[in-house]
Amino acid sequence: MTTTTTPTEERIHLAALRLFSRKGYAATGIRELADEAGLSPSSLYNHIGSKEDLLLRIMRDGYARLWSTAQSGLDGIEEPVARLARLVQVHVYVHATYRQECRVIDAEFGELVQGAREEILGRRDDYESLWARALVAGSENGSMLVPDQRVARLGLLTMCTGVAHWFRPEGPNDVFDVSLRHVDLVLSATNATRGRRRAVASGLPLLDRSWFDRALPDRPVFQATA
Amino acid sequence: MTTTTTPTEERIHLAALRLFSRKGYAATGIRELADEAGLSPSSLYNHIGSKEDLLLRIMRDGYARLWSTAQSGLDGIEEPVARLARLVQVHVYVHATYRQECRVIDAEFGELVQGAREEILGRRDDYESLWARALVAGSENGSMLVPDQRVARLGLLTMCTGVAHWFRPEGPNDVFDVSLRHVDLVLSATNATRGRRRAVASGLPLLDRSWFDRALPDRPVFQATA
DNA sequence: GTCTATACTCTGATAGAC
DNA sequence: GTCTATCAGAGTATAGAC
Repeated sequence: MTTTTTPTEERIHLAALRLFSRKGYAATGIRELADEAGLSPSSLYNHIGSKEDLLLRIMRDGYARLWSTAQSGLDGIEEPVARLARLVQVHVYVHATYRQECRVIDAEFGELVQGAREEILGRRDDYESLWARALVAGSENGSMLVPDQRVARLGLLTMCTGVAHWFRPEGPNDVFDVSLRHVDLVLSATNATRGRRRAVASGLPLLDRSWFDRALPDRPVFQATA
Repeated sequence: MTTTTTPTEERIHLAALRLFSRKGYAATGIRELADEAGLSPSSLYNHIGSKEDLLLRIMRDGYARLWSTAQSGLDGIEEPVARLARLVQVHVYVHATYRQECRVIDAEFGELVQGAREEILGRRDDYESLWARALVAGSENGSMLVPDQRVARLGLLTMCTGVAHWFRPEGPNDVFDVSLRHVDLVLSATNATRGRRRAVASGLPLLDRSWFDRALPDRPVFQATA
């Protein structure tokens, strides 16, 4: 997802992901970060502009991944219920797989400086409007029943984002499984129907396991325990 | 909720709530906190043991409020669907009303030191088991259809907790309204039924506006803009 | 209780040799 | 690219006068 990076840049990026997600951006020192990446504090600055830049990079990468995965996942699908279901799949799958990155994005938005905040806010709004459009289209053609679009969108997005906080790969559910469970939760919550029946995950044209293996080949191997 | 506090303690507490929720615990300095509370840094230490203590206090108060409000809100209600609905009402109402406090609890758990973490974790588990029991009871008597208890509980709790992050009193929905919307989202998501019909908020024995006015009289007046 | 002054450590970032 | 040495300021917390 990141545009060509050197091994050292990659190491720094991964170290930042570990520390920022575990201790928080503000609580992570430059010396600590350098140590985790196996460099001296000053060498760090040959690869990053500043701590702030590093955070912005992480957030940019995260939203780029989410955006491009969602776009290709929706490709060729017109039916609002199916589009919403695939958005949920992608969102949950990405949040469970890139937990550290997604938690940093979620928690440290407030640490961004002026210009950076606007940029990331724009990316977030672009992404969330995919959800908004699916909900509007589903309500308009009668395949969903959503009394309050705004509350539903915010609530359901939050639910799916939360996966990054509680999911553990060593837990009882695997990533794909959890994404399907969330599809069903969202379809029920929006009272989604297909034909005359209530829509369920098993009857929809969803993305399968191999699709995710192809779309997200560079999955992180390890993750923080905290 | 807090046990008898002096005006100065109260001012420090409120200043901490504002700053911790806006900038994060780690990013908030003692000098800044003292300034916001209208004291010198050293005077601060006549009222608090340390910055860590202050955080623990905030978390303790928050869970105590959530716990006691939920307990009295459930009083006399046996039906699992109604209990779940009331838990949602209380959770959302409290998270929308005491936004700063709830955001600090949510975001800064990792900043707690050893002993404190265990204490707060215990309080959280106690509280969440109220939700777990309602879901189990509803599934067992057939009034809810929840394929995966654990995922549903975590997902729905996260959705309701998220209200503290996006809710604004000046927005289109008022607090009570948002809580009812969430009751409907949760009832739909759990496929809750009453008799032969799907359960909806309007048909259940819920808590009304005046109940919340009585149960939570000491509402905070102002809230952070960030 | 309030304050000024300060201790000591750690912060992000840079200079300059190699 | 790597490093050691260092800067100026901010971190939490305390001493001690009032």
